[in-house]
Formats: sequence, structure tokens, C-alpha cells
Amino acid sequence: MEEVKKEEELRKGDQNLMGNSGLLFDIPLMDLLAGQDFTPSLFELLSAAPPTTTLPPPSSAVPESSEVLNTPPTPNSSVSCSSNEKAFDADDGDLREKSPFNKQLKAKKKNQKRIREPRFAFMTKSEVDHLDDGYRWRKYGQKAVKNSPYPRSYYRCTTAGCGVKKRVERSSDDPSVVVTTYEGQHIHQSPIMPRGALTAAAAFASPQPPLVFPQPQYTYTPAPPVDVRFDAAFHSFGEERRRIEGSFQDHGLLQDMIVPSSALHIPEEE
DNA sequence: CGCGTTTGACCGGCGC
DNA sequence: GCGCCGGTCAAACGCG
Repeated sequence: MEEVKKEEELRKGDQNLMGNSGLLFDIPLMDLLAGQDFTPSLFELLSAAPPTTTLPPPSSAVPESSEVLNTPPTPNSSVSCSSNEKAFDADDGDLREKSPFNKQLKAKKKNQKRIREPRFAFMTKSEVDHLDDGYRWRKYGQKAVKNSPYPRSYYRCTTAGCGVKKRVERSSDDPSVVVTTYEGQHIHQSPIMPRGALTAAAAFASPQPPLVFPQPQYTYTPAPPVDVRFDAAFHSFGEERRRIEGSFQDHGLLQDMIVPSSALHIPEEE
């Protein structure tokens, strides 16, 4: 199993596509749906989106690595996203407490294959590494990344009981691109509720999240569901969302978000 | 004083 | 088995 490598490779592919303003979705929707929740997070937004692209039919053997890429049309910030998960287990650990039990937990995990939470990687063209997405994060580590001159930072949601983590790293291919990988689901709403997020939050407060997302006030015609999914996702991400939205309004570069359907499918190697 | 960041150490998974 | 690497811990430190 080289899921990590595969993931990295895929990510690189994403980055390459990024360079061409690629938009890519290749999510194991079943997994996403399994992880559905009612908090205004990207995960629900994405999971609630209808299957659109030429996704390979989710079989029993769901690809471990599926990447989604999204490149919004912004001069100063662009975003792509990816998901990667095999199984959804919100209780998997990452709420680990800082106690002597940690080691026991680790020992426990030895027996069962480590189950990771759903992950979504966003590629954001930004000068700042840590983007304000409306949640409060605490940095708990930083590591140098192989094949990249830039370090990777690890953040955890500071809200009690919320074990959502995110990794932030700068693309080695394009230093202006920040890759933010979210892992897990927020069990709460954004403590910093931005204007736009309010809308999104309201939309998702209902037991059944609507499949139709609050439409952005962009000047373009949102069209492929993929794109709807994309910008809907941003509606849940505070400052960054606003930044992006502003850019959309200013430039309306929808074409940058759209890629040929052929590019929407990442060939799985298995 | 509380909260967040920094940073070196540690651990587990994986490939060779 | 060993080494590499990613991910996490936790003490020290900084800041408001």
C-alpha cells in the first residue's frame, strides 16, 4: 500500500492541474455521504452535492486515494479541493486526550488498520499560509516535507470535542499555492460566523441539507454541478470565502474553474 | 494568566 | 530488521 505516496502523487497532479486552472472532482461519494452531518462544513457541502463528473462507480473497493481539485478563478486566491478517504470514523481517535492513555490508544490502533477521517484538500492561491476559514485552529506541529522546500503545518480545531485537523503546506511547484487539507468533521458551527457563512449555516441547520446551495452573487452563470459544489463549499468558509467571492465578483473568471470533463477524472491506479 | 506558536523528540507505518 | 518519513506530543516560550 502506498497510499501516502499515491496521495502525494495525486496531489502533485492536482497541483499541475492547478497550474492550468484545473477543476477536479473525484470523490468517493459513498464515503462522503456516510460522513454527512449538519454542520456547515465543506464535507457536507461536498457530500450533498449530486454526482456529476465521470466518477468511477463506487465499488466495494473504494479507491483509497481520490483527489479532487478545484481552481477558482481568482487573481489572488484560488482554491482546489480533494478528498481522500476509505472509511469514515469520526470517533477515530483524533480526540485523543493529552493523557497517559495516549499510548494505550496507540497500542490499540496497532491491531486495527488506522482509519482516517475524510479529508479534503484545498489548494488556495494565497500569500498567507494559514487561511481564516471561520474556525479556530491551534497549531500543534510543523514538519519539513520531503520533496518540498516548504514545511507542513498541522492544526487542530480548538473547539472542545471537535477533533478536526488540517494540514497546511505550500506547493513546491507553485509557491503561491497553499494546500490546505482538512481531516474530520466539525461538530459545531463556525465560532466566527461570517456573513456568508450565516447563510450557509442557516441552509444547513435543517435536518436535511438541501441539495441546492445558496447561490453566490457572482456574475457568472454557475453551471456544471461541479462548480456549484465548488462554490457552495466556499460559502462555509468565512474570510477566505469572502475573499474569493469578492474576487469572483471582480473578475468573474468562471472559465478558469471549468476543465474538460476528461480532466475531471483522475485515473486510479488500481 | 490564558491561549497560541515553536520546536525537538517520539512513535508508527511502510518500503527495502 | 533497519531506515525513512509523516504525524503527534509536550515543554518552553511569546503575546495580548
